[in-house]
Parts: sequence; C-alpha cells; structure tokens
Amino acid sequence: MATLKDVAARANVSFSTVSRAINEPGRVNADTRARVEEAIRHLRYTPHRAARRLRGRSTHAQIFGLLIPDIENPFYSGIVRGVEDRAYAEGYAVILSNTNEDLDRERFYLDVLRQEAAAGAILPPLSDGSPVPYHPDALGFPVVCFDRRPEIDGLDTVVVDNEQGAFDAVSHLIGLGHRRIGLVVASLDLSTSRERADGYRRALREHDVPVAEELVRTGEPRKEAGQTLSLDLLQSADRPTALFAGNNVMAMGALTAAQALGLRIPDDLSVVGFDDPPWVELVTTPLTTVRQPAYEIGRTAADLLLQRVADPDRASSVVVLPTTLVVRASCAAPGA
Amino acid sequence: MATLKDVAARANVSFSTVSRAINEPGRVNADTRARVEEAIRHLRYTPHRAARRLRGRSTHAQIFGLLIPDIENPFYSGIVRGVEDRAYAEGYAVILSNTNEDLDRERFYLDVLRQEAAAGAILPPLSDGSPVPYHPDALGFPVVCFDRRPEIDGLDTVVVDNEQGAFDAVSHLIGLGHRRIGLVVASLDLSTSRERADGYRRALREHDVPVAEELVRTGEPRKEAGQTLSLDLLQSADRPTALFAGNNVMAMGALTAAQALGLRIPDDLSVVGFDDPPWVELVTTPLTTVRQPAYEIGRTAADLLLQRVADPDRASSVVVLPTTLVVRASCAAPGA
DNA sequence: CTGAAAGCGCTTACAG
DNA sequence: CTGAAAGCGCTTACAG
Repeated sequence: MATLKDVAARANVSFSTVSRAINEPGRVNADTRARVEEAIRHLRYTPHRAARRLRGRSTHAQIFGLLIPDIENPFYSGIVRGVEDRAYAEGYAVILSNTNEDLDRERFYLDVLRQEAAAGAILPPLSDGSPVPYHPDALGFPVVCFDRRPEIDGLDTVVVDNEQGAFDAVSHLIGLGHRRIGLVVASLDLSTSRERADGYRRALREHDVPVAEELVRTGEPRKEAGQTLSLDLLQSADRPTALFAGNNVMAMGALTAAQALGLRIPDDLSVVGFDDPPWVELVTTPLTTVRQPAYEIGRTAADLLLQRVADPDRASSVVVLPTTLVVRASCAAPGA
Repeated sequence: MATLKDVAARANVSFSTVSRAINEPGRVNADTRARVEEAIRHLRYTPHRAARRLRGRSTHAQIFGLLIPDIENPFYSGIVRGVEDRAYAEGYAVILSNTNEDLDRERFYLDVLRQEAAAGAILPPLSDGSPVPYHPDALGFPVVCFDRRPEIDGLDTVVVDNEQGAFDAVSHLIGLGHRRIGLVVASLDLSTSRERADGYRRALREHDVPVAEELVRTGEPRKEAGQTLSLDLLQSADRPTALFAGNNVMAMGALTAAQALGLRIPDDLSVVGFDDPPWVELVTTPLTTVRQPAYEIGRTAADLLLQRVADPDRASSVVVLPTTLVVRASCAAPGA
C-alpha cells in the first residue's frame, strides 16, 4: 500500500507538504497541490486511519455507531441509508448493530464502539428505566438519539412530531364521519406510541368524539400483534369503523386481519397507517399513511453527531421533523 | 488516558518491559510483572488499539465488513440480519456499507476495513472487470462473496441456485399453458441475472416453447426500470400472457405496469417474482415468487468467514442454497 | 509556500 | 531478564 512517503517521492515534495495538501489544501501552492493530487490518484493513496488517529488532535476513529432495533423494518432501513450517506460524505464509516431491542446486544455494541474509539453513536434510546446509560461521560463518546425521546436531558435528538401526525390521521377519519376509531399501537412505554396515542385522543376531543378506551390496543410492534389486536377489535360487539395503525408492521397486520374477516377497504373499514413503506401503494387498496421522513431523520442525526464531534461543548438540540398525511384510497365515509 | 509510559513510571521499569509484560508475560520476571500489573490496574490502563495496530503484527479487530448494494431492498436487509446475528454470536461487530453499487464507495469501505484491521469482509462482488480486486493478498483480509459469483477463483462464496429457481418459475407458467412469457431482469453482466435468464431459457427449451428474444428485457434493478420494461412488453403487438420478474423491486414495477394498463392479475396477466419480501402477500393478488433464503445466505456467509479466520489455509468453498417456488394467486391459465 | 524535525503510543529486533 | 533505540504512518509546530 502506498504511504505518504511514496506520494511525496512521486510528487517531488516533502511528505509534510503532502500531508498539508490533504488537510489544509488552501495553504499549498496550486501547482504543488496539483502534482500531489496526481500522485495520490496514480498511487491510489489513502491515508492510514490508525496512524492519523495516533497523531492528530482528535483521537477518535472516523467511525459512527448506529443501533437499529429491526433492520428489516423499512422505516429503520431508510434511517440507515440517511445516516450512512451523511457519514460517508464526511469520511466516516458506520458500525451497524441490529439490536432486536436486546439489552445485552446493545451493551456489547456500545462496548465495541468505545474500544474502537468511535466518534459517537446514533441510537433509539431504550424506553424503560434501563441500566444502559446514554450519558457521554459514561460512554466515552457522544450520543444522538432518534425516533424516541431519551429519558435523560442534554442529548442531541431527532424525532418527528408524532402527536401532530396522529392528530392529522385521526382528524382525517373523523372528517369522513367516523366516530368509532380503533388505535393499534406499540407499547405506551415508548415515547413514540405515547405521543401517537396523545394525538389520537386530542383529535377525538377537539372534534367532540368520546374517547372509548376499549378501542385502544397495544402490543409488540410486529405484524402478528397488529393482526391479533385488529382481529380482536374488529370482532368486538360495537366494532370500530376505522383503524389507525401506529406503525407500518402493525398496519400490515391490520390489513391481514381485515382480509381474514372479508372486510373490504374502504367500504367496510377505513385504515390509516403510520410510516410509508413502498408496499402501501401496491396493496389491494393503497393505504393512507402518516409519512415519516426516514432518510431525513437519519441524515439529521448524523448531522447532529458531526456537529457534536466538531464542537463538544455546543448546546444540545432537539430536532422535531414534520410528518405528512399521504391520502390514498383506504379511507371513506363509514357504511358508504 | 494512561499510556504505557505512565505505567512504566509507576512500576519503575522501562516501557519496553511493560509492553512485554502485556504481550509476552512469560518472558518477564514474576516480581516485575506483578508491579506492572499493579500499575496497570491502578491507572486503569488499556492499550491504545490504533497505536498497537500501527506497529504490531496482524492482530485483527473483532470486526467484519459487510457491503450491501441497497439496504432498503428487503432481500439485502434479510442478509444483513443473518450476517449480524451470526457475527454477534461470536463476538464480532459488523461495519456496514450501503454501496449503491458505487465503486468509490466500495473502495472507501474496503480501505476503512483494512485500516481498522477488520477480520474480513462479506460482499456481493462487482460484476464488471472492475479495478477492485477481491483477492485477500491485495486486500489484507479474507473475503466471502454472496449473491453473485466472483470472477476470480479461490474465494468462499454463497449463492442460490438461480438457474433452477428461474426454471421452476417458468415451468410453472408453461404448465398453466403460457407460451409467451416475458422476462424482466437486471443486467446480464450480473451472474444472478445470467443464471436466471439461463433457467428461463432452459424451461422454454425443455417444454418445446420457442425462445423469443424480444421477450427478454434487461435494465436497472429498480422499480422504475421494472415498470418501464414491463409497460413496453405489455404494449407490444403480440404481448406476453405472463411475466417473470427477476427480482423483487422489478416485480413491484411489473405490478405497477399491469395496474396502469388495467390488466387484472391473474385473469389478464400472470406474474411470478424473484425474492419473497413481506409485501407480496398483501398486494391485490398475492404474488407467486421464487423465495431466496436471505437470512440463511447471510448466516452462511458469516459462517464461512469465521471458518476462514480460524483457518486461513482451508480450501475455499462455494455453497449453493436452494430456492423455493411459493405458489400464491398471481398465475392462471392464459385467457382464463 | 515549503521542509526538517519532533512525536503520537506502541512493538520489536538488538544489545547488554 | 531488561533497557535503549528504531520505526509504524501520520500531523503539526517551527524555521526558513
């Protein structure tokens, strides 16, 4: 592999100059720089990261950690792409972990990141009063939270306006005439679920629709749970005429439940989902959803981490991105 | 952070001795060693991994690299999960790269992996006679290929039996009475596409159906290309009565094209897809597909890499996993 | 604008 | 068994 010395030899300059051409190009004569750049290209030179880390002022590796609960969930894979693109643009690599919400797994990866001197980590904080501390002092590197709000203060965070997103979805249903609207959502221990449930309730209240607690069902954020909970709701005595599914996998379950009961959408049942994966346009009745800007969330989280790395003392910020209600064909007036 | 020198000062020995006490404890006097160990504990010293890697012999990190063309493609995210689970079980972390099939990006990550002293990499080899060499000698670490077959020999590889998978799909269509079957597939530069096209042709030949080359269309493995190519095929004079889509994103495009033309599936058009993402069960007409065992592919690739790391001299192996034709509702006799 | 030199934290021959 | 020294590939004051 080519080193600085090889480049210097080929460009006929000292290796200090090569280093400067790379790190402070403005302080190098244009001709010299051109020769250096030619040599770099010709030799396919890339700086040795370990050596760089050893001497440079920042001792951390050009590595971000990214913890993802479920890589097969399109919402999260969108985030991965956003983080990865932004990191790559700044020369950072991403260590990915598919945690399955598993505490041991999360601990393991946080430990690896510390050992590898990662520049920081991006993660959805665990919901419970977990023993994993996300405080930079304990971790040894900064953390940016996404999706959920962390329980401790002072952490950079990117979330969406879940409350408003849910409010929009449920208001849309109420506007069509629905009054019995089921909510199928993940555990209310998660800030996301809580906020979506809040938006659901506010929409009902503001439109003078009574809140029926038996219409709110929570469970694992999986297709199976979405299906079971929806099935149960749809088979109850005074069944809801509309369903709001709190995330894309549970929405899948809701549609499967409707299919199993022979309910046509939107004639017999209106459905709105949260998240906007590609399949929603291909289903029997294209699904109305609350779109979260997954790629943007990832990009913003990486941005915050880059800023934090550049200035460890800057005030922490919480970025709230908007959601968009994407109206497709899955909602109609009840009994239409 | 404490360094070797701090430890040496406290233990009253030279820092060479500290280094030796850590790396070759047997070659250090027991008393000396005890003093060093006390100092290490007291100062909470841990060796600086970057410095260590810079000078030492090959002491690789517990890290695997994983290169993925498109993390939002469910086929690949299944593979990520498989690799990650297996790696985690052995204490390895995974550095993920979403390459977008971009050569620069691939080079960057391969370089990062080398510099971070990764134990090895798992990747779908590029198809063209690319300047990126996957030979361990050039890379500095072993490589396991998946999905596509590498152009050079001697690399551990995991693929599926694409030829047979395609053969099964097309035979299924022929069995229903189809004789004009369109093939929409990615570039034939890819071994996967080539093998699927081979299976397509063999099925036609073995059932004495003439091969019409105008029914074979290739393009970018994206929904848009799948849609355009399908649209074109379906609007041609003697349009095919069935479509075989060579991967899940192009299958999406094919379904969208059929929808746009008002063709009902399977009455007006039969469709089989390759890959088996979750959405295929939710579409208007559940899609018949050739299932690839994505998770298994990932797990097997990680397995091969672990074995390679344990025994660098073992003979390379090529694992071919079977596909399964999953018959759903998207195929019927032509003109039924 | 450029080069010579020191040094990051460590490992490893080489002497003693 | 131990220490002094060279050097991994790089960055960064410090001169010129």
